[in-house]
Order: sequence, then structure tokens, then C-alpha cells
Amino acid sequence: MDPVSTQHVAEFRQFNRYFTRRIGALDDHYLGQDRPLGEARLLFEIGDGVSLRELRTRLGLDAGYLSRMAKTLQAQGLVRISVHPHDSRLRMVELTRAGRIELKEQNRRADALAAGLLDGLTTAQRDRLTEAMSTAQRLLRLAAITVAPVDGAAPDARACLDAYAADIDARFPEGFDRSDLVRPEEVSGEAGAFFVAYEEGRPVGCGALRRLEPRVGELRHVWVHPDARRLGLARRLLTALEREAAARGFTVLRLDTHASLTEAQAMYRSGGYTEIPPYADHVYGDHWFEKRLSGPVS
Amino acid sequence: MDPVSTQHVAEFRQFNRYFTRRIGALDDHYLGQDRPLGEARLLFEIGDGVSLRELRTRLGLDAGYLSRMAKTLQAQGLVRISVHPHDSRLRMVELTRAGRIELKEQNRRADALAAGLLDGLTTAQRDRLTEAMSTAQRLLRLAAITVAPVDGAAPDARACLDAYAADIDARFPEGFDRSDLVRPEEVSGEAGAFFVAYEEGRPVGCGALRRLEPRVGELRHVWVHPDARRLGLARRLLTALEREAAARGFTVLRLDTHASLTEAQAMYRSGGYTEIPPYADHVYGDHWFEKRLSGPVS
DNA sequence: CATAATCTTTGACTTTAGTCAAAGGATCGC
DNA sequence: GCGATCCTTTGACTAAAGTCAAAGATTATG
Repeated sequence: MDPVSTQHVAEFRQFNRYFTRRIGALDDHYLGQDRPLGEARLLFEIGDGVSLRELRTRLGLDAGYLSRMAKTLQAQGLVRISVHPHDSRLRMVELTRAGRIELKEQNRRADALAAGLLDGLTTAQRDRLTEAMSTAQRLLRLAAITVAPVDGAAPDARACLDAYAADIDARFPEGFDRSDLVRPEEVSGEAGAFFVAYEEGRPVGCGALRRLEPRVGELRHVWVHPDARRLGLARRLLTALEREAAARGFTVLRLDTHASLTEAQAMYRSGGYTEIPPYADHVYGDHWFEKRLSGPVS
Repeated sequence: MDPVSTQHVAEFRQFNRYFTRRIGALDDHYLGQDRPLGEARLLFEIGDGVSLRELRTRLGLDAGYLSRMAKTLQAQGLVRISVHPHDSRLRMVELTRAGRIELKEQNRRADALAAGLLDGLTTAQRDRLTEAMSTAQRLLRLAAITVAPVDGAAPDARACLDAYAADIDARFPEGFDRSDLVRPEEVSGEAGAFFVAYEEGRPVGCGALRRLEPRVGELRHVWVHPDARRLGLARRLLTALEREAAARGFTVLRLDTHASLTEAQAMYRSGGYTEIPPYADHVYGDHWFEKRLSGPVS
């Protein structure tokens, strides 16, 4: 990856400063109005029933600190704390009626604040702002996602393949049979590789590389979680797989995909893949692609 | 102005949340490394010589709190505190050599953090991110700017005209004579109006409306501070002036501008102004425009 | 020139945020 | 069924952030 130019760094920091000072600070100040910020945030994160453990990891809080804050909210009648039905070590927290009202009020205030900030703009300018923000957010999310090789039998790998299978099953008119998935040993060690994309610790995508014949590899199960689509993650996975293939001395990569996955086909085409006749009789493929690799990528 | 749609509010808040949680929090955490955040921020805001008063209003701090923080930094040898040369009530703070080194280190860390966040992106993606951020920032700044009528003799009005005159003087080959500026009484009360644009309390632009003859007004001195250009502020000032003109029953607005101000001409044209023959013998005008107003704007 | 206003310092607080360790109850793995 | 592990609670702290008011030193104002 290219080193980051000082120009980019400067502009990025410039925006950070402006934004956190102007918006972030304001937000915090208003949200917590008559309640400590920590408690207000907690209230916000408790949807309908979360475990303390979940909150603790999500917000990165100390166990003792969290326990006490939850207790304070309980004393104020805003949340109900109960024992987890299946694991009595865990505590479940949920909003009471009063808590939901309080949260609504909190949201109302935050909405009013946001509306006040946007007030001076025309509708067209608001549209442009919204678009710029969503572009920025997409790119920031993408930047935060890491792609790492994992063992084909690792839980994260299997979880991705399960999600992939369910996804395809719902999309294909003919359904999808899990027996078509790669077996762990096909994508481990000498035989191949498996990559998982992580966003804040959660697997949000995957891709497999399998040896078809000497010097020829096959890409399979390139998949991106619905929440992480349209970020450009598939291309990142593709790059990682191709780099791995090149490192393993493959000169040709093949793959098949389904007619209904038109975005996928467009991506492969623009990535240098060309359509070829079927090279195997996979049940679910009906478009076949190939790309010649140009030596190991540095 | 249109009411803000819930869609815009939702997207705006969505971005806020993501950004403050991902970037803002991180930033704070790293910046303050071995020093309380408050002190780190203070160090950052002390360029070369600011008064405590300035810092107090800029950062919104309690006087006592600030006094103590400054003292802590002084004790660490990072800043020098002296009495203001012209007003012995004020204290001036400036960085010492050690303070500048410390600040540099702080910046280095923040840069490294930013570079780390951008690391996963390609150069093209970084470009797009930078562009989206600067668009967002421009629009957020514009949204924060208010345009208000002030008396033509008010200090803010005179300050803007001074800046305007200096600006024009530097731009025009023939210089600019301040006697051409409107006199306060020409833009006060019945005779006309004067608008000033404020960004965070500072005047950053102005525009004057003057009665030429019955039902005919003239726009003069539409000016935007160099720091606030390319935000769309001139157009906002124009809108405010036209609204005011319509409210006063003017049916025609005229103005003159200089050949060297091509952006200004483009703006007037796109705002519905058409070029006309000279309507007076102003020294500095060489392009003349007119617009017919279509009744009071609501 | 007296009075009001401005700016800073100091003392005495409070609240928030957060840490650490010990202990108790529950579940998991063998 | 026993020890290791996990989750929460509680007690005992600390540091940071912030508030309030009184007082001292200057400067502005009528």
C-alpha cells in the first residue's frame, strides 16, 4: 500500500478538528443535559434487552464502572435488570417504559440540535452535505476493515460460509446446497487459503483460494456481509486473494459465478477477468471467468 | 428556509455518531498520552502568544480552571506567562522552546494516528475521502454562518468595509480610494441597509443596499473574507440583500463591478442579473448589472 | 477621581470518569 | 465432580474536569 501523503494527513486532521470541536462537543453537551454523559450513552446503547457483557465490550467499559452505572439507572427507574435466562452469570438490561420515554426525549433533543445545524442550508446544499458525509463514512469504514488469512476450519471462516450459504440460498431461485461449499482442508495449508474481512472485530466478508491444478487456482465464496456492501470491500478481498495466489506461484485464476449476481460479474470484469467456457461442471455456476496473473505482486 | 427533512437529520446524526465514536474518541485518547487532555488541548491552542482571555473565550473554560492549567504548564517549563504590554490585567502565554518541541511531538503522534487510519485505502480512495471531507466542511461552515442587518456605523460594519477597501486596493491595478465607500447614513434607516455575515462571532462578509431613486436600489460592497470564500457565502448575502430590497418595495436592483472580479460577475449573472449600460460614473466600475425583482420574497 | 467593570488568582468544593483487586455465584471442560 | 474460567458486584481509590465565590490588581467611564 502507498505511504499516506502529508497532504492527505493534513486535510484529514483539519476536518477532524473542525468536526469534533463544532459538532462532537456540542452533541455531547446537549445529549447529557441533566444526566452524566456516560449514563446517557448507556441509555442509548440499551435497545431492548442487552447483556451487561455485550455493553461492556461494545463500549469498552470497566466491569465495576458499568455495574454501578446500570444500578444508578435502575434506581432511577429507567432500566430493568434481570438474570439471563440461559446463563445465570449474565445480567440482562432493558429499558422500562420510563426509560423509553427518556430515550425518546434524548433523541428529540439530538434531532433538534442536528436540524438547527442544517437550518441555514438550502435543500440542495443539505443533499450535497448528506452525500459527502455518506461518502466519507463509507471510505472510513472501508479503511477500518482488515483482511486476514485464517484457517479454513476456524469458527470465523465457518460463520462466514454459513452466512454466505444462507445468502445465496435466498437469492438463487433453485436454492443452494451446502455440500457445494469448500471443505476446510481444501483451503488450508498447501491446498489453498481462506481470507476473512473484519470490521471492529466482527467478520464481515470472506473469500477462498483453492488449487485446481498445478499453477492454476480457483477463487470461491467471495462474499460480503449485507451491512458492509457498497464499500469496495469485495475488491479488497479480491486483491488479497490475487496477491496470495501470486505468492503461491499460480499463473491463472479461475472462478464461476451466477447470472443473478450482476454486480459481481461487473467487478470481475473490471478487475481484469475475462469470460471463458466452463472448466468444470459446478451446479451453481453459469458464468465462468479467468485471469492471468503477472507474477508475484509486491 | 425550508424545514429540515427527517431524512437529512437521520443521516447527519448517523455520521456524527460514527465519526465521534471512531475518530474523535481515538484522537482524544492519543493526543493526551502522558498529559491530561485539557492541558494537551491548551498547548495546542497556544500558538505564539495568546492572552488567557482569548483562550478562555475560545475554549469556553472557567477562568480559575484555565489559570491553574496554565500554571501547571508553566511549572513544566512548556510555556512562559507574562503581562500584556498594553493592559496589565491580561496575561500573555507563549510556548517556550521545550513547549514547541512537545507540541511537535504531539503533532507527530496525531499525524501518525491519521496516517494509520488512512492506511488501508488506495490513493484514489484517499483522494475521494479528502474531497468528501472538504465538501462536508465547507457546507458545515456555511451552515454556521449567519447574516444579520447592522447599522452602517457599527464597528463590525466599518471593519468589513476597511477589509473590503484593503482587499480591493490590493487587487485593482489602479488601487482603491476609500472615499468611494458608502457613508454610514447611506445605508441606515430609510436610505438603505447593511448586512454583515458572522462566523462564530467574527464578521466574515458584508453587503450594502442603497436607495438610488424611487423603487430602484443599488447593491454595493458585497465582500467575503478570504478565509470564508468558496463556501457560497456571497450568494447568501445576495439573497439577504434582495429580500431586504423587495421588502422595501424596490423593483429594480443595480450594481457595478470590476472587470478583474470574474467570479463576482459569474455569480451575478447566474443570480438573474443582466448586464446594462453604465447608470452612473463610478470610478471603479466597468461592468454594470441590473435585476428586476418580482415582488416581496416571503 | 470615585465607581464600575474587567481579568486573573486562589481556596474550597463537587462531579464524573475510571481503575484495581477481592470475592461470590455460575458454567464449562475434562 | 472438581478446578478453571467467566461474569458481576462491591469496596477502596485516584485523576481529571469543572464550578463558585471572594479578593486583588488594573483599566474604563461618567
